[in-house]
Amino acid sequence: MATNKNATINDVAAAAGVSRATVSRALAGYGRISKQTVDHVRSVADGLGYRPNALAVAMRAGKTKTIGLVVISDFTNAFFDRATKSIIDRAKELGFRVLIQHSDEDVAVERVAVETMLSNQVDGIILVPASTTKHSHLTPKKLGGKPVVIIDRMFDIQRFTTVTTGDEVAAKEAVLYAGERGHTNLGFLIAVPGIRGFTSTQPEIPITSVQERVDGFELGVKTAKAKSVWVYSEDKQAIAESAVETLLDSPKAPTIIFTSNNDMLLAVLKVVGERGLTIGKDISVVSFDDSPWAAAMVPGITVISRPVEELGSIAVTELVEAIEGNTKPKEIVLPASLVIRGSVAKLTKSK
Amino acid sequence: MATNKNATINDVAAAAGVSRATVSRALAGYGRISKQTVDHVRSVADGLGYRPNALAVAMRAGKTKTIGLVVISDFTNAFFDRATKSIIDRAKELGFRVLIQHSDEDVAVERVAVETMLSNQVDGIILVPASTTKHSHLTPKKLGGKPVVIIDRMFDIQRFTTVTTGDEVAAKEAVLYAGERGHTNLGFLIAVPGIRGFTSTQPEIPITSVQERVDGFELGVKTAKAKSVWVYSEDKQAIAESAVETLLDSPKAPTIIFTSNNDMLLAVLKVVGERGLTIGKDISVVSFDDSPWAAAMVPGITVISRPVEELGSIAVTELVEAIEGNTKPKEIVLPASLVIRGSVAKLTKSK
DNA sequence: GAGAATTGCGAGACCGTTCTCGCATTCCGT
DNA sequence: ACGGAATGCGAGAACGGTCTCGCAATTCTC
Repeated sequence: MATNKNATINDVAAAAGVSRATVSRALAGYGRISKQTVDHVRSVADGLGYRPNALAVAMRAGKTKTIGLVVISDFTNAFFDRATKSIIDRAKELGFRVLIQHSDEDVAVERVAVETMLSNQVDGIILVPASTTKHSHLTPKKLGGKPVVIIDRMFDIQRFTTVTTGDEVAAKEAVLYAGERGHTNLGFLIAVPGIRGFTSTQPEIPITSVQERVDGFELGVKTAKAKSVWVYSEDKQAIAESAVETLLDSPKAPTIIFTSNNDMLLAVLKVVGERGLTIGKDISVVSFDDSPWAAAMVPGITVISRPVEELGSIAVTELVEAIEGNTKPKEIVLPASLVIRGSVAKLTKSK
Repeated sequence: MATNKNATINDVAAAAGVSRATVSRALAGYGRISKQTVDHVRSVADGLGYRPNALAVAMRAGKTKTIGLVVISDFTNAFFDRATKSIIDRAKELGFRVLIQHSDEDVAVERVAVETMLSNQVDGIILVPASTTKHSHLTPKKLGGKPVVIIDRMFDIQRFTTVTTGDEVAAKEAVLYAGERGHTNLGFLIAVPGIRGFTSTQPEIPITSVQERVDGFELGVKTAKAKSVWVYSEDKQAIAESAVETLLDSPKAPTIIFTSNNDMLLAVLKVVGERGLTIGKDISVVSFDDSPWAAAMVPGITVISRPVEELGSIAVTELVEAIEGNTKPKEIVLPASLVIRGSVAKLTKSK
């Protein structure tokens, strides 16, 4: 005749012959209470399999020990999977749970995701903004004073703590490295969300992190006094592949291709492979973001690696700090670094 | 002088000059209420940016519209990232939120994860069990009658609805395909959680899905009357690589290697590449689980692809059905299929 | 041994909703 | 014009906890 509902504090109180208040004291271990009562209540509670209702606790306490995470993309993206994992783990360490929603790069979806989180009374939010300029749903009033930490990208306002990586510096470094290896004709494949197809004239880039990469690449090109070809592509495998084709077929064909993310890298690998070219010999590649498969390939892909786990972990730490005390917004920039493997050929003067 | 807290129903009631009950009726649209009052309350509520407290609603209603997801692994695993994404998306469609916890293949962690979910009053749980035999934390009593759907693996009890893939059939099919292509010396690299290092004698396999794959492979070997070499490895890159070395160096060196998951495939790629062998020519490979990079490589890797998104989506659908009505446990098996690319060489008799 | 201090515990308010019940008021029919 | 039905709304309980307050019983102090 086991009941199908979990025991409540009232059940425990009744079974132990004490009041709710006493049960609460016994289990939470505060206030004035005798040791015997504590033991007694504990054993009764265990017997009933009592577990406090987190909802009721949260309501009373006015906080849920939950943080909301709004990411733009699915986990198939090599950045967000790692970030999500590290955020969940760090949150767990600090006694917080994580509620996840995807915005799919759409501000409207992001808006309702944020509202869902707020209505679920999250104590704070970690957000990868879908847009640099649209943030009317993130006014202090709408947020009810709940803190927000922005990761990966930035806003054009500085109301929130941001945690990003120094992509510009690293992008430049990568280009200079290619220069040292003798490359003077450089190709760039940049993924730009929101555009259709691909183009060689620079479109509006709605994401600061991508803009940073472009800036860094350009800086490198200028410093190295190299020639460059650029293609900006929609973030879709088939289209990116066509973009790579045009890059390879351009008059001043590049000896190396820099890609702004992993998906673009895959497009390069595909096309280059189909043409029978060998990476690190016939053609060179450098990509943003490391991944297990980029490391396992032979030759390994030289990548600009961002400290993703650290980024996620710091974001949580900062958010929890903001939840618990009052802190001012900070701008935290983590260094990205070039991981040299074998995908950049050393060119002799001959070519 | 904006308040820093979100407006409650009391604030709306006061501002609109009506009772809480009337606000609730107006906003939820039930009961007897005049149209004017509805409009009035609505506009007042909008003005205050009122959003119902989901916690309070859940407490009152006795359900949270939240499902718990306990997966064993991080998202870097090619299966779980896709499964998680599809689960979140399907849940959203059905009006549910998702709370995620990782068990890291550890039953003790799984136990507390489940308890956390229950204490957060999730309406149901989707679980990838860390063990086939340990489920004492999943008795109907402990679950408080909350439904559970098991995915990817199975238990040795049939109390829950399970959604898995037919790995045995697909594994056999893959081996037979290799046979058709002329392979008679087959190598197998199986990842077994819980063991240390690697071994060529079959250890205890605690996971039904892995066991199924092994069974399917064995069946194929028997049917094709082929020779086979087996290595069972800890799920760690470096160790898997050593395992591949021994596989390649074994007396009856295989012309093809079957791997039980993506991580093992990476180890094969690494070692094979370092030895200067070409996939699909000098050595062949078939792996479980498809991934973007397996498809983008040249040659593409022939894989046994599981309908992961469908699996996640069905799991949610079944769970929600169980939450809303009473349903009996089912066993749902989705077919896995061989995706033929270019990683299996066609062997002539000569070799 | 009497008053003060301490101890142990219960009563009840409160968090933000929903929903039942019942009370006015208006509407209708005859 | 009067009784009953319909309409619109408010009072208050309930969900499951926490926590303050106060009261009774015990212990301490001199």
